[in-house]
Amino acid sequence: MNGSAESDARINILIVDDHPVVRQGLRAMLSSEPDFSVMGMAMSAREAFGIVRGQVPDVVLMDLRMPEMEGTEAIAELRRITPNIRILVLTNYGSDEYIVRATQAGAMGYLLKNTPQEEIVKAVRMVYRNERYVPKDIAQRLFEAIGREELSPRELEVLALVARGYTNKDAAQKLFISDKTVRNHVTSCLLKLQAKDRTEAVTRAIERGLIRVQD
Amino acid sequence: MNGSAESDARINILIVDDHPVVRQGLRAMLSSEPDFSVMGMAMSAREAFGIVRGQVPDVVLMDLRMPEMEGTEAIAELRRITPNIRILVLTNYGSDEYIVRATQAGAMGYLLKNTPQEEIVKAVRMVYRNERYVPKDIAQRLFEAIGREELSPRELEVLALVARGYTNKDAAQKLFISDKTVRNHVTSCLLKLQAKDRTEAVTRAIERGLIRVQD
DNA sequence: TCTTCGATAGTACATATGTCCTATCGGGCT
DNA sequence: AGCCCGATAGGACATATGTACTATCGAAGA
Repeated sequence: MNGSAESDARINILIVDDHPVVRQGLRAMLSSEPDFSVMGMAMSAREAFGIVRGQVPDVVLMDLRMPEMEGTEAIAELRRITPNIRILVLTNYGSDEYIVRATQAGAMGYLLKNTPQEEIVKAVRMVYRNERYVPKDIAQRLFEAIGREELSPRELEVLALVARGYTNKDAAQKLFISDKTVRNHVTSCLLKLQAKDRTEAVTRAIERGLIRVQD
Repeated sequence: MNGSAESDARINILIVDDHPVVRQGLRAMLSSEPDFSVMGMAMSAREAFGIVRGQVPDVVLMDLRMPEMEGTEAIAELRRITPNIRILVLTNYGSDEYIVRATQAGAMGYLLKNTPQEEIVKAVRMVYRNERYVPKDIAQRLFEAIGREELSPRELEVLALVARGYTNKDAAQKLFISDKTVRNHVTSCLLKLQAKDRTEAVTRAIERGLIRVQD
């Protein structure tokens, strides 16, 4: 399985994704490149840490949305373990906030799951050379996300209740604060999300991935 | 590429998915079974129709959410072309309504994209034998969906506007009807979605996949 | 033909919502 | 020490929302 370990010219890749189909697909795509070597596959961040502690991959291709651990935490942790590891994020739908956070956590590039094989291969090579790979549409979203105010923890908490049909009064009771305060929070949500009312605020929050809607 | 065409014992499979990664992953998984033959891959419903007109597969493994055409339409169309074709739906997140509609359109089974290889293989064999394959969690959702009232087209239209921050009056103007009528529609949305207010109604509609939130 | 149902429209009323202010408190940063 | 900011709280007021009714019309189905 391995003959020479360190100094061959191949790019060692670790795939981290909880979907078996995606893992197999990526392996199939990447294995067809002679200078690529898929040195491992993990279905969770925890599993990935174990593998990385054994042998350090050059490039990690990982999904942002996984059970157990937020993808962004996983990125930060991987880079704590091995600071110069290159992480390429595989993101399904472009939930803006996650992409921003992944960047801050140290991701070197992004791939949408509908990316064709050649692009994926190209992206791996680029991040291996320590270049960033960011598709135009994601770059666009990143750009839009800049200068966008983000909701405070409390505001998010309030908005999550509002999304579930809580009135200001109900939310106030739940949070042990005055309904006037809840109003203030809702109002600043409206401002920050550029929404006309609480309902639109919830829609925007969901589409930005600020609020979880089931799984 | 082909030696015998018709009368070998292999199960001919067509994969339809717009994600290259998923197509490759499924092919890799299914090709490892000696009695399976992936006879084609399509990235759109239209492409799938063309393939099917050339050679009829035993089992079609297709994604519900694809550009161009609704997956459920595609299912109906495929079964119009070749009535006894077996269709196995690959569904990413379990958006209830789609699953119900896919069933009505003639799908024989469902697979979540996080399904392990053995399950996928098993599912293909089952639908090939004209048995249904429905994972427990999806069966659960189907069960819950039964007896659940669905929104009328007009109600959906209204709710979509409400989700975007339209007041009743604004929506009324947009739809050239009275705001009283809009109220009536909103009220029946609340009833049917079991929501306390318009905001919760929107949340529920989004989580059921009744309202599109971007892509 | 009779019935059901979706879409339409209306009235009346209680309550919720959103806006515009002011104001206090505590933590963090310069 | 001075400042900013998030979280807190409040008053006042115009509007929107939700509820509970009634009622008409036309299409689809029994």
